[in-house]
Amino acid sequence: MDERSDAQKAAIDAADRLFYARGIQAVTMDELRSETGISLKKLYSLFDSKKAILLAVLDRRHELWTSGIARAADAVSTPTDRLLSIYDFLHDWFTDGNYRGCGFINAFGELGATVPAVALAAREQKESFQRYVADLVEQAGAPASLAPQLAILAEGAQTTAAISGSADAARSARDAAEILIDAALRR
Amino acid sequence: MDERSDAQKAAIDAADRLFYARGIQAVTMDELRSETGISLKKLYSLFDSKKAILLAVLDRRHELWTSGIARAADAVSTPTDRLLSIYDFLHDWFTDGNYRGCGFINAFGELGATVPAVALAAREQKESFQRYVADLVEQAGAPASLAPQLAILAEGAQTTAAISGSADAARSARDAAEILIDAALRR
DNA sequence: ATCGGCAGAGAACGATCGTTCTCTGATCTG
DNA sequence: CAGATCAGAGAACGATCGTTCTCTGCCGAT
Repeated sequence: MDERSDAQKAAIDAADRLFYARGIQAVTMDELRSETGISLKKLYSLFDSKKAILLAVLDRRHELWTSGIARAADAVSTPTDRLLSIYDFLHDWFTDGNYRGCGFINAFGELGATVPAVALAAREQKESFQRYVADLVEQAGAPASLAPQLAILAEGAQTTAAISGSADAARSARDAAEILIDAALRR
Repeated sequence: MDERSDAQKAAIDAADRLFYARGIQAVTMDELRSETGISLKKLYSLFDSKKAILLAVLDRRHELWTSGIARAADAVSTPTDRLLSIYDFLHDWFTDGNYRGCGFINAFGELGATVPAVALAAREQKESFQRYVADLVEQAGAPASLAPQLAILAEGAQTTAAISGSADAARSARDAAEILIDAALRR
């Protein structure tokens, strides 16, 4: 039951693309207007402010991440494979051509200190991911200490891939995760 | 043989503190003036532009990172311990109270897409770190594939600590690194 | 002592950007 | 058909910020 109108969704979509590709403050409202074909007056009737658009973008990014991870997990059957599918999902993302790091980390770095809601959104996204990993780790029967390690590998792969411009980090992270899971289960 | 004047160093110092704490575009030249006590005219005689100040800040951050990592490594004696000392260094950094993520990643997210020199500086810093890790891995007699895994753990710990606001990630990363190193040497 | 140049302080400029306002035209109502 | 309400487009406003300019006073040289 999404309360958002089609125009809102289109605006959020375009804003996400622009903010992510170039940074938030680098995108003007006028650009968002010309990109969407929605007039400024209409944009401001759909959202209170540019900040409100950004928060909607982050919400949507959170949903897309969650559903993407879940879809990758659905392709396999054991908790261990589901954990490893995270890095396959990351690999696909890194190679899609427009990858420029984790949108939450980018937003946090740019605005987290001046806009508390941005810092909060980033924290919530990361915590939600950590819970997801922790659940799978528990299902796999591995000690809880494995979960933050696997999450850190995923975070590190994202920033490494962003700055190096290569998707290799996803494979390295996956290999490392496999070793850590093995060691944890062997204990 | 540093070519920089004391005034330049003071300006870079203050700019680093402000940029890092609040984001680059959130800091005005006027604020930098009042923070340093250096007039705008003088600032613009010391640096061509705000961008030039930022690049000098990133340079200095690179030096500080390199020397900090080296100092931590000097406290121990084996290549393996030197590798692990990276995460101890990170832990100290995370707990210093003003930690807000990797300055290069923050700058990359905010300005990497619009200022190519910023993207370049970030890439160089990360590559330099990867080389450092790779050298130690080789000295430890472990396979080369271990190096990117350890680097990814360090990157992931930095972003995780930034957003969670806790230094725990450093310990998790260290534990994971220990397991990966052990496994690599056992092979 | 006077003149010339230099440096500092901050006022001013020009551009930009988020947000609001005005004007126009269309649609709906009675 | 007349009048009123609404939405769209983009001009305009007000604030901000990087950068430059002007003015003032100081210092050294003659």
